[in-house]
Amino acid sequence: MSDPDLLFKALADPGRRKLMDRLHAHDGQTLGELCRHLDMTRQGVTQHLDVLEAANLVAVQWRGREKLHFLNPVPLQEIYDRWIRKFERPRLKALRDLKRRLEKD
Amino acid sequence: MSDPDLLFKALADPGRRKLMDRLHAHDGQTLGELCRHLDMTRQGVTQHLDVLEAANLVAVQWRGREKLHFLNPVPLQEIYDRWIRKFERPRLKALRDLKRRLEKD
DNA sequence: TTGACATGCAAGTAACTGCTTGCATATAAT
DNA sequence: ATTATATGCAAGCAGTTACTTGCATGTCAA
Repeated sequence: MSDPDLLFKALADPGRRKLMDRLHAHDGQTLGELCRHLDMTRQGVTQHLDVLEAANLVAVQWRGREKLHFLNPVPLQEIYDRWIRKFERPRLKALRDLKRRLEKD
Repeated sequence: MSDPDLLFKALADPGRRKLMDRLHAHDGQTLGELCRHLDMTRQGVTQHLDVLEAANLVAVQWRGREKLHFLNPVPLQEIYDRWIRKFERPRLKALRDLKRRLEKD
């Protein structure tokens, strides 16, 4: 199971989300390929990719001198299952709580 | 539509996520109630709640001198719909991409 | 009206983040 | 072998963040 803090932190940056979008559009790109389309230094991209990798959102595979990057969607699913979904259902309960609260007046 | 950056940034902090958990357990708590169970200064909690409110994850209602806090699960659903779900499906496509890439050798 | 209570506002600080620059290493191509 | 390419590593720096402390404001209750 991935560390939820690493995960949320990784998703918190728009540059990293864009990076994931580009990998989603075309998985398995090298660092250079990814840099070519982003308005950022290579080192900047590297650092973002490191964060994504630490969060287990991106997996890496070396081919010669090239580093291929692959998306791993599993942690996103985990976020949904363990975090987002539970905030979906209780709308009815929330309304009950609200009603109870307001009736205190 | 909520600003996705505010949203992800708001979720990036474990203290804020805990705060949302407590509101999920019991919606409509006052600032004081929330502070009582968190290991943080009142001002710290206030600032976190401000971030959550800016992200539209928490709504506020005043009752006299008390400030009631209510969870708004809608932005979470938006994150799922617009961001997480699209990374679910393409596992097959990702595998095809991977296969194609590796066959370059 | 006075005192207690719930919260707001503002400034200061330490840690973290994102980004850049410069140099180093390893693989491929000629 | 030499040169070009793909990437790594490390230090520095500005902006942001989370947190604290001190004081101010507004509401309720006796």
